[in-house]
Amino acid sequence: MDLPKKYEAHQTEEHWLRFWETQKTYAYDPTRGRDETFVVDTPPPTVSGSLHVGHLFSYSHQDFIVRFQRMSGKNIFFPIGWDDNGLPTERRVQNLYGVKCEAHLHYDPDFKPERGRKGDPMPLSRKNFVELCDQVTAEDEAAFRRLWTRLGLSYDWDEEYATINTHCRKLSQYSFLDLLEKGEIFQEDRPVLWDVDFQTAVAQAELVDKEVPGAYNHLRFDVEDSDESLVIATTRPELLAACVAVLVHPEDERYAKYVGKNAVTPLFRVPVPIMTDPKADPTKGTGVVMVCTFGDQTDVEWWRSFGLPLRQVVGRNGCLLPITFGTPGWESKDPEAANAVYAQLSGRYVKQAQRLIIEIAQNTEGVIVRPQEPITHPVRFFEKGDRPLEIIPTRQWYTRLMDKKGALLEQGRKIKWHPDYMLKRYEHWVDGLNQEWCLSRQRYFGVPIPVWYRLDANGQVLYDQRIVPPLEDLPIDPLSDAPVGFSEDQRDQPNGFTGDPDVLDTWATSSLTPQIASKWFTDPDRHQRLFPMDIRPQAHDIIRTWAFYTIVKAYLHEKEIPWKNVVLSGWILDPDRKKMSKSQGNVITPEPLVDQYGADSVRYWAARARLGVDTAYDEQVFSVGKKLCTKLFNASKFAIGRFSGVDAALLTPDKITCESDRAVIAELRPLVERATQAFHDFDYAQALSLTEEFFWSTFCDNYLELAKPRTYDEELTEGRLSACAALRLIHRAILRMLAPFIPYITEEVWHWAYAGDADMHESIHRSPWPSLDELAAIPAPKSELTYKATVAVLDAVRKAKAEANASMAAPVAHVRIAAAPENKAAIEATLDDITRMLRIESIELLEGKPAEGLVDVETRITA
RNA sequence: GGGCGGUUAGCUCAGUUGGUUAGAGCAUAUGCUUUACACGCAUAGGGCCACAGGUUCGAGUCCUGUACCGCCCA
Repeated sequence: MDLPKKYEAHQTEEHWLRFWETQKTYAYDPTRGRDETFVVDTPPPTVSGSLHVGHLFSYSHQDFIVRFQRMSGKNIFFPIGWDDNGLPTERRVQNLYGVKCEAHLHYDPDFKPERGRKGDPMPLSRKNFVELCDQVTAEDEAAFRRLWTRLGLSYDWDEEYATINTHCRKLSQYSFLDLLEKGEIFQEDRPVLWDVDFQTAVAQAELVDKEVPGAYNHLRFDVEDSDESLVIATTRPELLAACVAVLVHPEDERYAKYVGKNAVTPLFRVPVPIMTDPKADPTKGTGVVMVCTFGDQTDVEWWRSFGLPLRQVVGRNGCLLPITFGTPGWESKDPEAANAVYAQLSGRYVKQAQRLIIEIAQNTEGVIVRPQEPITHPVRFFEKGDRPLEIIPTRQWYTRLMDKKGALLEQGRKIKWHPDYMLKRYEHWVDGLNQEWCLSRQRYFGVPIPVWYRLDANGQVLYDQRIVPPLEDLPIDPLSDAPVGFSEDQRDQPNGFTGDPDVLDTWATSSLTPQIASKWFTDPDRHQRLFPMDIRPQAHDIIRTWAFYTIVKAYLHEKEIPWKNVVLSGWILDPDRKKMSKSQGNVITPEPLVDQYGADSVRYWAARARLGVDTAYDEQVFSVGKKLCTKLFNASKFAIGRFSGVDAALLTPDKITCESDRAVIAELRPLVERATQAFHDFDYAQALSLTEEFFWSTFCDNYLELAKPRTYDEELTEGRLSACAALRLIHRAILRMLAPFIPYITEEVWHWAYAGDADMHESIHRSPWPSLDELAAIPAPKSELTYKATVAVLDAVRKAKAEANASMAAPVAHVRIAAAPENKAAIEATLDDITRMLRIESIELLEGKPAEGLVDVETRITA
């Protein structure tokens, strides 16, 4: 056999990658039953997000599990998608081309995008913008596909999808209409968390609290019709014009006498009621709090429970709205003065307005009571936003969640979480839910909300008269399609219709990946066969988003769990144990690593991490992976070379007659059992570690050396035949056990010797996982201790050689072994192999009582 | 403030239901060109298992508390 001199990862990888593609090695077989099918719900990566080694890491983990299941005989359903719609893509497109979407503009068919365009963002129609998004995501998806393929992830590419494609839009809209019909979705005009830069509503799952510097400003509020006053400490003085009430704690004696009277806001001179509420914290600031519409979530609660008026001063773009004091709703005791102050704030950004109003207050007698008190406090941000969220009343769509906490907790407990403590994170999140799921986003690149509304005779929108499309028309775009019974020229006309301008939250679609892959209502039979799915592999940071929303949808639609198991990967942290993020500049890009070390080595690195555990990035591990590949290459070349001269038909289990051969196979049995069990527990790291240890230490360092001399027998002796048969059997098993981790080199080696075996498949990746049955025909060694006792002798003699600075090939004049009777018998049976391997010229085996360990060994190197 | 996880060799990590003298890889040192592999082989040094109590014949492992790190939530 003519084998390559050195392992060339890249050539090998390209070759097998094409082989798997043309052979359809990873294709799902829809004709096989559910019980023999293993179904995986992969969270599609966000293609516009920054790609770093953490992605390679967690997506590799899925593949280890899947490859094991495939070799265990399962029909694998392993689809992959791309999550392309949503803000990250919009933002990427805006930055890449220097554009911004303005919905009122008309489509320009001649628009030519220009990458890296400088200057002010160029306004673009919605359609042009979405086209650009489609184009960019198509490019990004191609890059991801290439990387995922190179990594050897064994997806069935025929099942590929993108969350903005027709199929996904159809399903996402169907989901919306189904829940609308079930009464789980409603529309309401109410205060909502709002990002002023992206100008869209956001949901609870998208919030992050950031500690930011701020300051208490102590403002004097007069008490109406008295000489007295109250002092209020506020971090948001720019909302003073939005003040609608003043609250104190009911048991706060300091302020009891004012309750029921009015306070008068400084500068704007607006009378507001002084009331009590237990939520007013007497220890915070001065114990008097001003209620504004709206400073925070508590303001919303107070506003609602006290039926306070709405005084909205912050606009959707984060600038202060124009307001005239002295008009209804904006009564003031001194409208002229109020308007003079407000004129300076109107149209300013919140932050600017804050600085200005403090300045004005400082220059106005009797407003500021004492100097600013700087503090650090948590402020809510949109996770992708740069400015604090505001609360702004707008009309939005919601999914009802608050009445389902109990049911959602129960669903979570029906799923097995790996590691199991991750369930706590889910439960904690569900416990802490405090808002309904805001579904609508005032954005462009997303799945349109499939609803139109009638207009009245004045062209006003009749929100209670909505029109929904028939299911067979999905997907629709209400901004370009007309509802049944209307024609396009009735759009936005009196007595006509208008389309809902919003798109769905990306999670509304991403939460349907099981249903998207199973083709839910478009192919109910297939859905039945695939849903619920077996596993959902994902990283632990998206438990509260992705896992959560997916569980919500499966419950709302079918009262089901989406998957039986959730398998959580940890994170890759930078070497200082900090989270990798683009803004911190500590992100490591994956492609160069695959170039440098090869896909197998990168996968090896990923496979070393335990489930759910965060790991510091350590590039040395790639080299270790590469060394394993090289070692496997060399050992395989050698082992196969030793037995390939003998007709494979002769190398049957019954030929394995030598004690050393049987002893090593006895070691292989527990390895197979333990590695198999580990894989069933999704503990791929353990499976790898056991297999690697067996391969390197037991197989290469000890067994191969021990059996080697017999393979050089010139005649086809019983010993040589036994060694060859055992080598083939053991090597063929180990190779398969390493295949899930390092699929390229194992496939390469497989084709040197085993691809044609009748009991195997042409591809190692569809060949059966090793089992004890495979080893059943080989009798046990005479003693359970044979292997250990033999190695104890090897170690002792090697140590003696090392201490004598002698080569391992150096002959040994004399070895005298003393061992207890059972060990003596065991060693007796392998003594010939020991003698030949270590080049011992004379050897003595006695019965004795070793001082420690299994044997006493005296070694004399020279005569 | 609450919840979850972590703290084991210089570094990155294993450590099964409590059970001999706590392991691996990398790094370090010494030696070895051995009819697969120097990306190798052999040998060696290196640990108060964060800290303090407790349970037990026996604790890295179980319990309580403390400190520090990380994540999530308020």
